[in-house]
Amino acid sequence: MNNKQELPWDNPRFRNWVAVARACHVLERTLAVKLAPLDLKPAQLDVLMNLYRHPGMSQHDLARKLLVGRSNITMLLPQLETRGLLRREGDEKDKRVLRLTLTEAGEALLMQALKVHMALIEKAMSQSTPEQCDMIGDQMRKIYDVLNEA
Amino acid sequence: MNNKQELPWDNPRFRNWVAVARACHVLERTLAVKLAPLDLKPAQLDVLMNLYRHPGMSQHDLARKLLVGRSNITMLLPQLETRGLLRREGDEKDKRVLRLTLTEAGEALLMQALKVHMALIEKAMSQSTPEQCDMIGDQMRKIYDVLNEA
DNA sequence: TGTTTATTGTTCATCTTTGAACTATTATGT
DNA sequence: ACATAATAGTTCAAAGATGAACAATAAACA
Repeated sequence: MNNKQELPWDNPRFRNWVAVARACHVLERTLAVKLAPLDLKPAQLDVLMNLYRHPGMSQHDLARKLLVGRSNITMLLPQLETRGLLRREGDEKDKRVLRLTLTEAGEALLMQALKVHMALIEKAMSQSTPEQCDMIGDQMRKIYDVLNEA
Repeated sequence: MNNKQELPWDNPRFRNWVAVARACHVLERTLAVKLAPLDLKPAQLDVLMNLYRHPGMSQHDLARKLLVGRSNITMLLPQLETRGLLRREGDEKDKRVLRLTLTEAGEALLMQALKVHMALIEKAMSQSTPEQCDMIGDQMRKIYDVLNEA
């Protein structure tokens, strides 16, 4: 009388989402290995990527983009700043915020890392047709939106 | 002359995979919040789920299933064992391995947690048609296989 | 059999991540 | 203007994850 509820594993949505999570996990781990020669970790690559696309963003905005706490950013940035990969400059109008930008070296390392990342993703997604690939992206963006507003 | 390489963000595969990773991340974070009332974390839920489906599995096998190191399992299990959610019993034939099984309490808590997990996944995947959902699952399983053998 | 190699699980040091408390600065409301 | 709220970033302690080194046991093979 207890678990005559439908077991999740019989539910396609459940089984398929588990597959998504597992694929994500293994790709992340693989990326970490492939980035090791550049002395870069996935989390650090995420920082560089976001700063490249949004130069001058604040630490707060970066934390939101990366879905992590602000303190995480505080702990993460000094490593990269010391290596000369990015700059932190105080905003003039609002003395609380620090504006982040990549240096030349930061961009250069990012480009190298992106080759690695790109190659890995190509390998992973090469089995999907462009239509399938786009559909997956669309669904995932919907999921992100649904979970973020609620 | 430097980054006239195609930028990853122009590549559909890259953009779409980023969406997958973000969706995974936000769902994991949301799950953590929703599981908090049960005093359970996603990693612990993963353990319970695997033991339910594969009773008597070893720590080594569990680690492989979860894509983590063996030491991680060693650190994870005592919390659950102390709470009476699972049992660790030495294998008779091979004195190295410990066989893991859920207790009644473990199964009961798992069922509660699965309701939470299931509801979250339903919410996330409800925007996909069954065909889309299955296609996503198929592609993700392929990705897992490709990355795990290479 | 006896020796070498593999495997299971643990320990430990290290690194990451997290959230709460704190400081400094800006916004809001009266 | 002034008191109160909110916000950006930091600090710190606690929890989690990781990999290398280790002990006990089993397998392989000479």
